[in-house]
This record gives sequence, C-alpha cells and structure tokens, in this order.
Amino acid sequence: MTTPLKMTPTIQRCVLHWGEMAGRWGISRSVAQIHAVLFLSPEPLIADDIAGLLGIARSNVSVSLKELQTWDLVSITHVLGDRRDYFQARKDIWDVLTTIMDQRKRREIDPTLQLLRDCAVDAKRDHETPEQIKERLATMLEFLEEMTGWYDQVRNMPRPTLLKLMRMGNRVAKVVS
Amino acid sequence: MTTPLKMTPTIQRCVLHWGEMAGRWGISRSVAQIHAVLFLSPEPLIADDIAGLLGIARSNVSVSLKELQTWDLVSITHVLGDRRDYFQARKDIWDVLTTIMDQRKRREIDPTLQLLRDCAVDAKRDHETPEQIKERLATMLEFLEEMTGWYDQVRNMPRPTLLKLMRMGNRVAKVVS
DNA sequence: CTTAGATTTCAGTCTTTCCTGAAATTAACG
DNA sequence: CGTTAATTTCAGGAAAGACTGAAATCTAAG
Repeated sequence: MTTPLKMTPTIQRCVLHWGEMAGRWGISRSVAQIHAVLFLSPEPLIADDIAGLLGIARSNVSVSLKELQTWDLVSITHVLGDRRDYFQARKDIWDVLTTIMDQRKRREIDPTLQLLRDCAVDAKRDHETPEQIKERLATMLEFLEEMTGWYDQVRNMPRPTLLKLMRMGNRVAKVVS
Repeated sequence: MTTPLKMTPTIQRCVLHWGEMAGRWGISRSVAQIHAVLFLSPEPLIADDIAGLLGIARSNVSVSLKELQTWDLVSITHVLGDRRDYFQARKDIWDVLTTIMDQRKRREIDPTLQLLRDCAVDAKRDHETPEQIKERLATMLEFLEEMTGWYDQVRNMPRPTLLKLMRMGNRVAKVVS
C-alpha cells in the first residue's frame, strides 16, 4: 500500500487551479489535474491512487498519463516486487518550462513554418496572388526562420550561461551598443 | 463596393491552414481564419466581405472580430462617407508575435503567478501541507517571478537592440564568460 | 423623430472534445 | 499454460465550445 499523498487544502487549491487553467493551456482538465498532483507529490504515484485522489475514472487516468508522457513531462518508474506502474513528473521547474516550450514550438510553429516554405516554393509559378501578399508571406517565413534559429541556439546554451544572461537582464543590451 | 480580396489558391491554403492550427493555438477556427484573411489582405475589410469570403455567419464574424480586438491584433478604421466598420490586422509580424506573447502571458502565466503568491502567504499558517511541497511551490513562484521579470525587461528593450542581440545568437554567451 | 443600414446579442443547434465503464488486452507468477 | 492483477481500448454518453439566424439594438442621415 502506497501513501497516496494527503490532499491538504493548499494542494487541493493548486489542483483545482491547474484544472481551471487547463483550457487556456490547451489541454484537458484531467491532464492538468493529474500533472498538478504528480508535480507536487514527493513520491511517484500509481494510476489507481491518482484516480482516487481526483475522483475521475481509472481509464481517464490511463489516457491522460499517456498524453503527459507524449509531452515528456511524466515518466514511469517501478518499485521492487510491485508490478504496477508508478508515475512521476519532472520536478525541475526550468526543465518543465523548456520542455513545454519545445513541444509547443513543435505543435504550434513548425507546421506553419512548413506551410510557408511550401507557399514560397509555389509562389514562383503562382501568377494570381498579388506580389504584395506573396511578400508578406515571404517576410513571415524569413521572420519565423530567424526566430526559430535563434531559439535553437539559446535552447542549446548551457543552463548556467543562460541563467547568468537572464540575471543580467537588460544590461546585456550594453554589449551591442 | 469594396474589393474584398481575391481568394487565390495560395491565400485559400493559408486560410485553411490557419483554421486547422486554431485548435492548437487555443482559439476557434473562425477567429483564426478571419485573422488570416485580415493579415493577408492589403486593404481593410468590412465584416460582410469577411463572412462572404469564409462562408460563415455574419454574427460569427462579429463575435470573432471582437475577440481579435481583445487580443489587440485587429483594429477598426473607417472610410470617408461610409459608415461601415473596416477591419485591419497588425501587419508587422514582430508586433504580432510580441502581442500574442504578451496576451498569452497575461492569460496563461499571470493567474498562476497570483495563485502561487496566495499560496505562499497561506503557507505560514498551513501546518498540514508537508514542507517539501511548500518548498516546491515556493521554488516555482520564485522561478516564475524571475522569468516574468526578465521577460518584462527584454520586452521593453528597443527593437533594434533586440534584433542585434538575436543576430548575435549564442555568441552573446561570451559576454558572461 | 423616423427610417434604414449596420452591428450586436442570444437562444437554440450543431460539433467537437472529454469522460466513463465495460470489455479486451497485456504481463507476471505459479 | 492458466490465473489473476494491471492496464488499455473503445463505444456511447455528457459536457463544453462554436456557429447560426432571427430579433434587438445602435447610429447616422434625412
């Protein structure tokens, strides 16, 4: 028998808030609440306990945990002599943020980048679309390419470096002046 | 009579793509499609033309335009001797991006920041919640405060400075080493 | 003040997404 | 293998969200 995590008022409040924000974050309420519980829980939890804590169907937990795994926010562990799956969330908040940003870029930006590339190719043989509009698309493509390229560079900088840069705040501006 | 904008295959493709991405971007399809049309159109458009171009109800256009205005992505202009509202989208892609980021921060981050501040206050008189969990919340609060503070600083840097910094890419790292 | 075009509101309907519970599948153990 | 616990799948129902069209409201001009 596991210690499922005691639902104190504070924890409950957070779980409910996560759930309410779910819509804005583009995920379902269950997924958000499960993530809240796992993020806060010091110990990994089993699916049954999560269902119990949140009062949702066991199957729902299963599906939601799958989604959290595709987001790379939750992973499975095991306990010796217990064949049930134990789930744990990334605890490092920096890690959580960058993971979410990576995923969002992949889902929200990359497909549009691809569309714009396709349109740029088509533009050559397209004599219907006004130049002005083609240019706007080209500008957007160029901008997104530059932006994502920059993101990749920053993303790959070692964390201590990034931290130092961030702590400099707008004083980094002096570098370029 | 306005020139409503000719729906060339390229434009149609973009409009459809915007519409398909809508779900991932956290807005409705109509809103996304209307934004696509307005973003591409060299001229401001009236609501009726938008409804016609996209084949959606006039009332839907009205509501969606309101939402685009709350996002600060669309504004109203007028034409002399015509009392209809003409709608135009921000055309500067950099502007569009920062506007969206600002709004998203306001909707997706700020409420959680507030919750964490409230929880931090409560934590003092809360003897039920394990220290470990309170600490995790405190860490998250600290992180978000630092992150948003940094965002505000960068956000207020003049655009040319930001551009230069971006173009330096990961070479800015040398500054701190 | 009246009229007519323009816009918005909103109740009802449609669509999509989410969730449940039963049944099917998987996997460990004897 | 057969048994049993654990997990997943999925059809159907529930909830949430989006869209329509008619009616109400607004606004400019006569």
